[in-house]
Amino acid sequence: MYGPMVDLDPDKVTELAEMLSIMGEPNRLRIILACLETERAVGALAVDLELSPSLVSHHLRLLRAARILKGRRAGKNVFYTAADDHVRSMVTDMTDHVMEASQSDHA
Amino acid sequence: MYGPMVDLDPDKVTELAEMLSIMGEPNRLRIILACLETERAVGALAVDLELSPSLVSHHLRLLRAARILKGRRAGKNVFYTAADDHVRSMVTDMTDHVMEASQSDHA
DNA sequence: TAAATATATGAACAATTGTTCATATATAAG
DNA sequence: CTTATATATGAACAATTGTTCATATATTTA
Repeated sequence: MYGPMVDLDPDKVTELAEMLSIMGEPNRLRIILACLETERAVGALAVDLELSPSLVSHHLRLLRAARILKGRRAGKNVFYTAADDHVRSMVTDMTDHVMEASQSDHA
Repeated sequence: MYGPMVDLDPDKVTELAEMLSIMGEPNRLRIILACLETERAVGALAVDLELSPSLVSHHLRLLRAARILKGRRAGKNVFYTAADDHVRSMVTDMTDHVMEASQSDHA
């Protein structure tokens, strides 16, 4: 048995939905995972994920706005990483869950 | 410091992205939360969430396909709830995170 | 200052997706 | 068997969203 009931206030539901839908886009999720534990420059992300720098930048703008990632400029580069440890642990929890799920996959 | 690196295999990334984008639609998230801990019939969900039964049913089909919710027919009704405890704990973790986030909101 | 590199932005386009409406199926009751 | 209620489904439409391309801004180096 888990908690007695899930009664999250409407604003929080909206907030969570926004965060999930932003994280739910495959390229964005790959960007998040790529710079979750280490800082990554825009260009490096583009090369590694085989996406155009423009597309990466557009996605990064959303991720920044949602306070999922943060950017730090160093010369001509801007390095991105998780906005805070809270985001890091939330994403880590999710990846843990998908890995667990595949273990006990009785399908 | 969290884990040393996030290197989730591509299939798992796709799987996680799908799950997140399905959960990220506001009405679907409300449906999930409404029947996470307790079974709810389609009609009851429609009334409570102020959505048409048809729309609820369409969303439920996706949630079923993604193995997030499962349905059980009892007479004319079909009762939905979380597909398993794994889903329940994953969603609970997420709601916990948004609640924590608002506490330490230094914005 | 001019050229080169890295990133960001806006508009246009393409693709996906949420919603509605009409209709179909399932179960129960008259 | 017919009617009523609950849920599901398919097609059409509307809205949102991901991507591309051209261009702008920022920073460094010649």
